[in-house]
Amino acid sequence: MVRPSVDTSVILDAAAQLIAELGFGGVRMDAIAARAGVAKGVLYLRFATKEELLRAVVDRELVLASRRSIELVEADPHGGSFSRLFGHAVTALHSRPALLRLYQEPSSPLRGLAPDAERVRARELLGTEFIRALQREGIVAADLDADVLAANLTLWNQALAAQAPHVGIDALVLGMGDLMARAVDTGVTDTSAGKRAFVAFAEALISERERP
Amino acid sequence: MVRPSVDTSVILDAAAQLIAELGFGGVRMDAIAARAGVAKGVLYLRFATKEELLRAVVDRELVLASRRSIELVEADPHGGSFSRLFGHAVTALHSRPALLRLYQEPSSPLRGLAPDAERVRARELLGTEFIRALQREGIVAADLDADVLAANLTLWNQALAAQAPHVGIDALVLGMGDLMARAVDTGVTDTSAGKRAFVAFAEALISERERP
DNA sequence: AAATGACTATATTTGCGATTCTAGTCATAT
DNA sequence: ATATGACTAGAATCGCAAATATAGTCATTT
Repeated sequence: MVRPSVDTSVILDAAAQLIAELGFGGVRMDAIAARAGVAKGVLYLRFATKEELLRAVVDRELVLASRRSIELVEADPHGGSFSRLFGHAVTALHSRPALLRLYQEPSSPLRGLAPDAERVRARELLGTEFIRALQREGIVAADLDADVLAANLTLWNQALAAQAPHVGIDALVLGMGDLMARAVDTGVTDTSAGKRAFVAFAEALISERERP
Repeated sequence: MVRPSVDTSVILDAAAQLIAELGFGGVRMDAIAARAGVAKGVLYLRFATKEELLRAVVDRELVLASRRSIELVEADPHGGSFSRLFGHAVTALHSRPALLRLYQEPSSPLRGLAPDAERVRARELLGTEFIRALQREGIVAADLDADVLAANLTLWNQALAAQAPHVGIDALVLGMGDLMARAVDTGVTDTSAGKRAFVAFAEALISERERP
């Protein structure tokens, strides 16, 4: 038996690059193979279909973004406040350009991958639950409606991811974080509970998406 | 000389209805005439082209929305605070369904009407100026970056107008208004300066768009 | 003068065969 | 056992002519 010499991650790297450049609708299997420096046949030794490959890319990008968000939160002394958690999560998402493409395509042939209304709604419900948890910890102002806050932030996040605004994305994220700091953060000094809740949340997402 | 018996506003009403129902791309001159209960020829006695007619509709809808926003602000005892001004302006915009279509169409044949990047940017600059004015009046927290705040609110507003979210629009507007109340409003009790500034702003827009 | 609606010229859509592209295969090579 | 890349089948796109839809006109009517 000969050990496989082509690492799967080389393929996923190449695919993620091309998705970032061309969008999900524009990636070709030939191009992925060429970018990865392997023959097209290898792709089909690792993945049954194109869709499966792209799904693996999305999963891995989500994992990488989640890991990044954990890093950012852990490194920030006030990382457990809602405004910081929010800002770090958005920043982490934007650190993976391939993921942004999910928001930017008008619902291409690759239907299964784009976040349809249902998935967006599901994610929003997660957001609502997370906000409620932070309210129980005293991290988020208790008198805010978690549903509405989650829906509004989802709306804003989608709009941000979908376009390239003239004002820098970083400035927009910082500005929104500032609003959250004023409107949502409670005054509590110890936000370690928020950090813990967030890390647990992100790790759950990671283990759910990670390949076995 | 016979006085014209067909009032132009009947035509504009019919057109606005149809735009709300079908979008700008879906309106036909025949349909407008039928809905207005007049012959198609009348449309061309009042407007040189279809585009001119649609432009007149947009102008009038903007005027009506502006008038409505003034009403809402005037009727509200705290109407001069930023959070209320913001909420009332958004509510007034959403009271004219034809206007929302401007945000919902993927840039149809009627190019001239859709708010292209340039117009959106121009409107945003107006927003920035208005926020700065409110800051000078002590109505808006002075340490907020007006540029970034305006850009973020424009982003949110576009996203809200572009889709029909499952959470009621009213709830989203109220929720965002609440965030603004916490994050942007200063504590000042007398917000009449804000009211005045807003009304002047809206009236300028009205006289700019109103037919002579 | 004002309004009508049948009419026309033009733009848009449709149908469809020819052409091009690309996901997926597999005989061959390492 | 892995990897290769020429090859194929089917999908997507293109070109274009026929069919349809619609903005705008104008002779006629009120």
